[in-house]
Amino acid sequence: MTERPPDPSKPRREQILDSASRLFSERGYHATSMRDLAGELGMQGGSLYAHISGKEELLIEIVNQASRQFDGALFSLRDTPLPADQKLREAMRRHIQVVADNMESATVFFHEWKHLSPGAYARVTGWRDSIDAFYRELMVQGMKEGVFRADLDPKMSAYLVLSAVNWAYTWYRPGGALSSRDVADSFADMLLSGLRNPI
Amino acid sequence: MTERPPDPSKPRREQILDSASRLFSERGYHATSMRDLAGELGMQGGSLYAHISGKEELLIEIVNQASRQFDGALFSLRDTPLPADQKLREAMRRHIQVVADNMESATVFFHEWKHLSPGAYARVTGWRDSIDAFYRELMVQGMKEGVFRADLDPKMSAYLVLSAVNWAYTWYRPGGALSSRDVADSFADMLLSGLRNPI
DNA sequence: CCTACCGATCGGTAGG
DNA sequence: CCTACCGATCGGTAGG
Repeated sequence: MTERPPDPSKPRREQILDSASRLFSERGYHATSMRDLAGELGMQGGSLYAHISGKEELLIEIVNQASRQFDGALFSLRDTPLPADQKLREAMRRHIQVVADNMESATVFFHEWKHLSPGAYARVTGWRDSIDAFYRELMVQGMKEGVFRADLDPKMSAYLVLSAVNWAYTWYRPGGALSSRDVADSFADMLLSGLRNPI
Repeated sequence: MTERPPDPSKPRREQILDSASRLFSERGYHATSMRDLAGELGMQGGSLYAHISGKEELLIEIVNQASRQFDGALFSLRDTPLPADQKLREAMRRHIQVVADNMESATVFFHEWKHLSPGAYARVTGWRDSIDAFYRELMVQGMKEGVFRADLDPKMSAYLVLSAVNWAYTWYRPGGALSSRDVADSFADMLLSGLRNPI
């Protein structure tokens, strides 16, 4: 699809990971051959193995990088003394920013993690659970504070928020009219206040 | 993952499509070999080609079936004389029901449509645009009626609704405690009224 | 629907 | 980082 030469200021290994993110996100992990990847970098297929141990290492690295980005963005918020509605807005801003700034690895993360071998697979499901837990606890906090409706189901409201922030990887276009913050604030406004006219 | 023998009451071709939906959704299109698929049906790899013309035909068929299900569920609502909030709730019920009743083909639809060849690819993007348009028009209708807030952005509110109903393919478990209608009503309640405590 | 096979391509390695 | 190669597997076909 998009031509994009490797960034010459980066170490070879990072160039490989960048190209792999792009190809895996566009074509999928299994539909990308090591020769395709090498071709992007002006190498022969076998030469890649001077820098990496194998194809799956690339997938693991991309998925782990994405996980760490989400972790880093969200978990520092856990103990921040903000009212739950403001904390939710801030979490959504950060979450969508990670997606928007890493569209390719986010796409790989959401689509290809099932192809990981058992160890890496288990780490991803554990990570997913911890993100779920973060949003559920946030909902519970808000209900206790009286900021959120008392009749909410924390599980369902967390799913709703996660749907909004995660699904962005399918439609958001970096460099377009909307910044990731615009998107997050728009979604947060609608989620907090509702679509229905209160009048 | 899950063992599941073919349904002997169905024609062979439908058995093949059922097994393909399951394997493509679990392992991905490119990671599923025709021999894997044949093995599920107790056949040899080459025998599949007595029933189908090729691997891509299976993907096209699965994706088209999913598209038709969404179309059939939603477009009859277009000219139904319901207030926009009720229409939105009903659209979400139907949309999530299609996802819930077709988890496997919905997963294939969302993950593998990029691997279609140009003709089928273009049909899918066209279909996606028409679903987007459906929800945007619904939002505009509701704003005109005064049922929805006047300051909404139809595009963003349509994305928010689509996020909720589509993302369900990643977490919903048919046969669990929640029916697809429970999910849709819970999401519709939260989206219409908001998470924030109005008191 | 099976057997036997086709050319192409896969991920990865040896040796330089 | 290249050349040359490995065994394995791919989607698909011919002939029965």
